[in-house]
Amino acid sequence: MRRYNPSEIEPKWQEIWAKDNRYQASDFSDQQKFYISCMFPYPSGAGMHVGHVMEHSIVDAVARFQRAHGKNVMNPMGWDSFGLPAENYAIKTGKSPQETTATNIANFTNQLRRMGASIDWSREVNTSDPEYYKWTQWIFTEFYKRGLVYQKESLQWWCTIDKTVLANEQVINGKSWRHDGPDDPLVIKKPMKQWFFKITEYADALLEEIPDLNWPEKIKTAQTNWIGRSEGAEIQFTVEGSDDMITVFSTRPDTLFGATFLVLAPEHPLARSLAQAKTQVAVDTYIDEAVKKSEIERQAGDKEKTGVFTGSYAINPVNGEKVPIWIADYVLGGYGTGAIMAVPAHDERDFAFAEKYELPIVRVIETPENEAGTGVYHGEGPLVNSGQFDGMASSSAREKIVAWLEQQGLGEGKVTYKMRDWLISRQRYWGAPIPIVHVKDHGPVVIPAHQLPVLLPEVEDYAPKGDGKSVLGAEEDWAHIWYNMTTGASVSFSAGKPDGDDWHEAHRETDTMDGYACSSWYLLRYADPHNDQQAWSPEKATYWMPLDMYVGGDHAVAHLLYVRFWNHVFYDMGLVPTKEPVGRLVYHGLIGAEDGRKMSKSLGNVVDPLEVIDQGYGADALRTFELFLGPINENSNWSSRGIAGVYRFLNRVWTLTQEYAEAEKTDTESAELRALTHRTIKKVTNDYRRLSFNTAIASLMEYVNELYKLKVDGFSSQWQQSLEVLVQLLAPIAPHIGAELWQQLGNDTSLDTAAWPVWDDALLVADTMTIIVQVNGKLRAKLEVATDAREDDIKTAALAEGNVVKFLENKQPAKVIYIPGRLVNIVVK
RNA sequence: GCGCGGAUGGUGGAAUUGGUAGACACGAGAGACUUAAAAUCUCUUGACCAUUACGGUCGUGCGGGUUCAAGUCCCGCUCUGCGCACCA
Repeated sequence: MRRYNPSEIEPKWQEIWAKDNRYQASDFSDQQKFYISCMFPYPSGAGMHVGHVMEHSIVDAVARFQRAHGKNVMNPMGWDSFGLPAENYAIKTGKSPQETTATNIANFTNQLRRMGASIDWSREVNTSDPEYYKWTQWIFTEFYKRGLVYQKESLQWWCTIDKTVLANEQVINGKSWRHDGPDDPLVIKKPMKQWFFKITEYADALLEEIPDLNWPEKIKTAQTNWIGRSEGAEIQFTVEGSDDMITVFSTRPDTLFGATFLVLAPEHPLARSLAQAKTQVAVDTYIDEAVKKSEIERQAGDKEKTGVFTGSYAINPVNGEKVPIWIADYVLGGYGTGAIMAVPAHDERDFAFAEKYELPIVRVIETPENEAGTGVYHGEGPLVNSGQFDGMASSSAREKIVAWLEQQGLGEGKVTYKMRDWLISRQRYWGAPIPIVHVKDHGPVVIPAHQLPVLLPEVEDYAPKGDGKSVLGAEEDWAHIWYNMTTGASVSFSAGKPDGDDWHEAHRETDTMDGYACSSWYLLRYADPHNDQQAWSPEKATYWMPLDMYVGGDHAVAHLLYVRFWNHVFYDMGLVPTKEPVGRLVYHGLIGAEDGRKMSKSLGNVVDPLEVIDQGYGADALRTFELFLGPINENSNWSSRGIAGVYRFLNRVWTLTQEYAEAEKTDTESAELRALTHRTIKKVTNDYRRLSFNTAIASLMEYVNELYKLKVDGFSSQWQQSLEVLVQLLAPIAPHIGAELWQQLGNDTSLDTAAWPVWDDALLVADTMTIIVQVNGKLRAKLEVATDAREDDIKTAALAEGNVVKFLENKQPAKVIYIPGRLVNIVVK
């Protein structure tokens, strides 16, 4: 008898699958399409650990399950390869990101192949490949033409030692990641010109589609909160003794009479100029300090509010009251108008501020008795101290006061969003260059499509030069050019001005695009990965999109909002069939290390999947184990012991099949085995459908345990089908042993083309059924009755059971409840 | 603080619509095979009381409730994971 040896059969089948390009999806096939993808990985130097394997196990199980149902399955793979780690590694070692990325991709590819993943490798995409980022740049130019890209001054983290811009993730506790010692200075905010995508223009459109998405509620709520739509009003306050106006945003214009002071964010344009001679120094100091502080510092800690009085006053438009204007960093510069009217009686934050600085508090909404004494009431109620609006319910006063303001030209109804526009400029080398040239005397010009890609030049030194630009700024030959305004052509400045009037001196944009830009459209590129005329053909996108299943465990908001945003724009451009790119989103939990902590290189608790495979367990056991750990949407921990259990199970499957092959078969029928087989098909198929892999595996284990018991009766003619079913049901999770045993059972054609087994409900019904007998809801006996037994007979039998009689204690049952096929409950009082 | 989950044996977990709580597995214990070990196979394994039983009592984070029947539904808590976090 051959022994189960994964290290022999797994490479064999992996080679067969690779050789005949078995898992290539065909465009426009008549079969129903099924497009599934994981969130493509960043190919890090560390490779995949066993935590990542779960995601691919899910995707592959679903892909194989759908293929067995006759679907035209596309299961592609790609690399989100632009990013900071490769660049940091280059700064440290001098090895080019191009080189390390290629090495890492080769490593990931090998890991996936050795897992037996049924990937269509012909569709592989790589965001740092010019053939790919050419189209990322093209999309930028299209967005630019549609007015969805703009440039604005924005504050950036700036390291005063290295004289360079820092990304958010490089700022640690307010200091540069390279200078975070106790004596090192804090990073500062420096205003720089940055490029933005106008995602706020799609805020409502994105919000509108959320309820209809077949996504986890958790993610839907997170996105809704992130977009953070709030309805309110902008209200104008005149500054006393000046022409300046301060516009505030409030969701509670009904509390306008209670606005006893104004607060401006330190970043507000009028903040400094409102200071009077006496307050100028204090105001300037406060603003300087506030701007210097990191967001973390401003938000963390005890949240003790600080602020400074400007010395100026504004006029409350509704009652003409003079209210002081303050500056405080609890008001955010980037939200609303960067200024608020403070209503301390009805807002906790304003209340805390008013208490600290002894500012007046005026109650304008009647507080219900049960809320009295708590200080701040932010609920609804009738208005008081509000002139002509007294007595009116706050909700209707809201509309009335806005109408009055609009009539007076002092304000208007307004919707605001928490979501800001998407800042995409990165002062980094390893990203897609922004396809813009800054032409002398003309300003920024977008490069025409036929001149793309703007190639990322190879450089010698990856360390930033301290000019606030990426290292591309130092590439004089690349950045400083003569640019032809008609054709979009360019030549290096040092080559001298070409003939003709259209040539202008220009500098290339040296910032690169946020990596999230590159990952916002790769799902479309999979549909048409080798197109050199278009980013993708709309026909192919129409066939494949939307994605049927998107599997990931990260990026609740950022990436998942950006793909939606881009796809909405593509829809408006007529390039995709639906507004939403992702039909069903499957969000899985993460696998931690055996010690319960996060698996990470620095903690030294990373488990390499190849190591597990090479220990002799094989890829099938690894995959099976990870799916057996628990429900996929919950977190779990790796267990080096647990894998032995599923290996034992696969071994039992193998051994059983070998024994069958070598044994004498009998001609007898076996209704019992047939019923068991059909029950298992139904259970496992339904479990696959609801992605309940752990219970599917448990059912298969149960099935095998039963088969072991039944084999002592010899191998009847039913066994061939029962074993084929076992192999087929197991194959999506453990494809190598599946393919091997399928062949050994005498099948000449591939398991990949075999139809999924179908159960027959008529064969599920056994001759007898077990009826639970309860007395007052407690289990007292079990009855084995014929399936077609009559209700009355079952009740009579139940009442006659010895144990039941004992518990009835000679009393008459008040009620006998029968739940068909399940139980009898006898109620006694 | 707000939002969304979760809490079931020594452990991971099962119970899909309110209907046998603990499937399946890990670990542990016992036995078979073996010179021995590993591997494999078989049995036991929620706690407690009994062992005369296909026996009883308790038991799904805590306190109440609805129901013939609650892990599941309702009300009020505790703990915990995650996301957002001064968004006016």
